[in-house]
Amino acid sequence: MTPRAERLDPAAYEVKWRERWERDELYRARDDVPGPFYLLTMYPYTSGDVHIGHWYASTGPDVVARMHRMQGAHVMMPMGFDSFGLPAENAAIDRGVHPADWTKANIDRMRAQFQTMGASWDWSREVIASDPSFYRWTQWLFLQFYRAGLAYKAMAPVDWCPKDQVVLAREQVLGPERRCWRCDTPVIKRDLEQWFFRITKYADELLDFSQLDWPEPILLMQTNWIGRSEGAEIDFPVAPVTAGSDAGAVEPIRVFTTRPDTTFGATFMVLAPEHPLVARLTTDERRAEVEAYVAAARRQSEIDRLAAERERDGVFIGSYAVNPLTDEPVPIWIADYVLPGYGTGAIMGVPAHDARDFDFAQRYDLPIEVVVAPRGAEPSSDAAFTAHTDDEVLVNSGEFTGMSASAAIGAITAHLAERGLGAPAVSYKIRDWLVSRQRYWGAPIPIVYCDVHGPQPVPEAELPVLLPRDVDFAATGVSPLQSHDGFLAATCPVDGGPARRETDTMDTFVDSSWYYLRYTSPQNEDAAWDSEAMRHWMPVNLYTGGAEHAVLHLLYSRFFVKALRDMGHLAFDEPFLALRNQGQILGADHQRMSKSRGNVANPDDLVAQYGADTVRLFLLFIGPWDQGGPWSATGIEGVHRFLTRVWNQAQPDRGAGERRPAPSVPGMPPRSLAGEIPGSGKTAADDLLAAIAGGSRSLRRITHQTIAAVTQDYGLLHFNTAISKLMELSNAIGEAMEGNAGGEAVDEAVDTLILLLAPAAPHIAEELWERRGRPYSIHLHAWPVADADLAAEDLIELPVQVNGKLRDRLQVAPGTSAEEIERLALASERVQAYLDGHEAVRVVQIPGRLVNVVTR
RNA sequence: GGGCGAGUGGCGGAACGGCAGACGCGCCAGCUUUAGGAGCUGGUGUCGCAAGACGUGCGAGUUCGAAUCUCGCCUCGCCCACCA
Repeated sequence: MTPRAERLDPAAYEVKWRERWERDELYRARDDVPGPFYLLTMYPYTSGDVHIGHWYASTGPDVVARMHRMQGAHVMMPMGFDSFGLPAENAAIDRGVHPADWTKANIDRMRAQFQTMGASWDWSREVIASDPSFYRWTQWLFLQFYRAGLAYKAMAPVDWCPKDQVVLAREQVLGPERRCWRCDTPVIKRDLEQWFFRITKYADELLDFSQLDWPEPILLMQTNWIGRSEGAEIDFPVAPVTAGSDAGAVEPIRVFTTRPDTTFGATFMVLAPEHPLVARLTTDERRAEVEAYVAAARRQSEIDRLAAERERDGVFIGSYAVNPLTDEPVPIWIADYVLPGYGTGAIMGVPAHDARDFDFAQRYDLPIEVVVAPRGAEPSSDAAFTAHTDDEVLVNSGEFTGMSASAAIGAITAHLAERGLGAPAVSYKIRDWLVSRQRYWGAPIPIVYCDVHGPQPVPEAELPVLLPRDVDFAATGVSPLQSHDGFLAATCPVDGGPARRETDTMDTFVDSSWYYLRYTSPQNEDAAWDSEAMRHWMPVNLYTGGAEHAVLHLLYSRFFVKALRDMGHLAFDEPFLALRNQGQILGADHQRMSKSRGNVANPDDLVAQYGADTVRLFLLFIGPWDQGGPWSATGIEGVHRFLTRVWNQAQPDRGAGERRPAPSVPGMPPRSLAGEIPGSGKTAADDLLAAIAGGSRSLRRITHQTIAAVTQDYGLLHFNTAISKLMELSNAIGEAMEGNAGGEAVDEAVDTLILLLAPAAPHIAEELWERRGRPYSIHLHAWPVADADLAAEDLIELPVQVNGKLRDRLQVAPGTSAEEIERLALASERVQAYLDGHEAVRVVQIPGRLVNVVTR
């Protein structure tokens, strides 16, 4: 028996290599090396445990980073922790652990777990959001925004989670039932003074994606989120006839509409219940009912205002306005389907051409006036009719009758503008970003309140405003900062007198809006970043993460960069040039992985059993990386077998010629080759001889085809197909070795296989590279380049179809003429049999791909 | 309700106008092993002894040719959800 090769034992080398790489600073990104490539993965929240989803999200980008590095780029792949936020505080309340301690323990555990992946992170650039060395600069950024007029304080009705006792951002309230994004509790409304960032100022520029290579769905979501609508604002004068109200003294009511062409059809108006004019326009006899409705709307908004499918209801307030085009009086209603925060908080009701207005008019018997109709058709008021293309024309619209609806939009707006009753207007769904949180575990907002001078920014030299450590957490969740005398006591920067410190902290999305900037110079103590390093690395070349951040983190980060650019702090427009989303790994139950569901898959056991490389490779192999799917370790044996096979094939004594033992007794064909392969008419020995004869050439061809395919697949993040091609190369190597053929070609193939495998399975590649006597480190070795001549096939197999069905195959040399191929195809016995006497009327040829003989 | 995406063997998936099911899991048979495991070889869409026929959610269409393009329907997933 030949001595068995040393068994694959990842435990024997994985840790060794990771320590060596770390010691040699192999992945350290330097600011002075040309060819920078900034590859960023969304920094993880400090939940406490690294689960399989973290591995999935990290392994793919690491493959790309490693390939780029071998291709000559100087790659920076930094890592850090999103460590502020609610769970740390909840842990403090529930278990009496200080958030800082909880967070630090989690980071230490997670960092150690992350390091078992063997990913090429530059840990020397680690950024931790809750570390004063970081949040000092978060506070500094707040002050820049404040000075630029982009941070302001305003009274606002805010969404309040009664369970977590926190104000929620608009995008943290989910679904029609308006539930808290963290705890699923229905939220209520409360009026509070809040800090905002003026993201709306950048609404238009944020709609410009021209510099971005991002997934289309993400761009669509951001576009919808910003929600730009073009239309007009139109003033409806309040009718003086209105009795019992002080309507005579009231300014016109301004509405926003995207359909100014339908103004002739406005037969009523609706104000949001919160509209400031409601109280003044309500007549005495309607007052009781109106006030009841307003109160109900307010109360309902405190319960589940939008929970169920609701009838669209409202109340007439007694006053009338005047349609500026028809001069007809129109009744003014209030209804909660009109939102106070969008447009002007008031609409003109055009029931013939808006489904909501139609419902409302039906319910309250309001007149329905059709003013747009398909060209040549009878006007109909059966249902709301809402199109406005060139095919619709205005009817019953005075001088505009007969004009196309699309043209009338501009014409009517202009007509109203001339008379001072309207103007073109743009409206957006996006609201300013509410950044203040009434919580402890966040970056304190660096503002103090002086009785004499009002709110004042903390001088930059006094940053950071540190979170006090000695705090008591109440189960109610009220921020302990509000009762901490030492924290509250401050000095007015203007007169040096006593002041009270702001107790709100910042939304953690503020941290994540700039952490990637800090990675460029994370240890800088004099500034948020070094401008040289910033110029060198930014913008990020490739950003990867989950699609769930489509409109939160990604939009805020873009806003930050544009705002800081306009302040002169940055010299580029976009933070992330290319974005790719990995799919989500779900629990085995097809649900999102969460501790409470108990379906979190822990990779540590798999790593202990198979080694990190196998786990990495398996995650890359299970399917398209952008797709994700439910977790199952079924099949991990397959990639482990593959690595075992590579391990055995790559042992130095398995190489060329005499260095490897013959498969059996020398001079004798192996016994098992003597028999005939059933049904083939050939013996196994025939196949073997053929393999030996053509073996080295075809193995070289496969090797170079694999280089080309894997390079392309890695670049496209198609890791699953890349791995399958590596498996095919290994299978081909196995056959060549079985045939004892072509030592040099085998050596080339094995070296190539290891090089191509290195990004995906870095430890085993390094180990085998060393065992084969190649110089350390494989991860600094040049990436193989495919030789197109060697990769080219010298015989092409052409499928031959008859009427689209496969009937035969031709073997032809490249360059065989179409005439010759047609002759060969028609001469085929099988083709003739299927022609069945019919004549071939046509022969379709796709060069190099296929021949189709058509008989009808 | 609106938008986006996806439906392919027992399973994960490949092919994305041109040989459907690459690669792997699982399963079956054989070899090897004291045994277990591992390893190796072959097979494995469905029906059929075979020749062959049929097969990519359902139904139409375009095309010499459709898993792929178009239209309608069904199912699932994600996002948005009274935004005038």
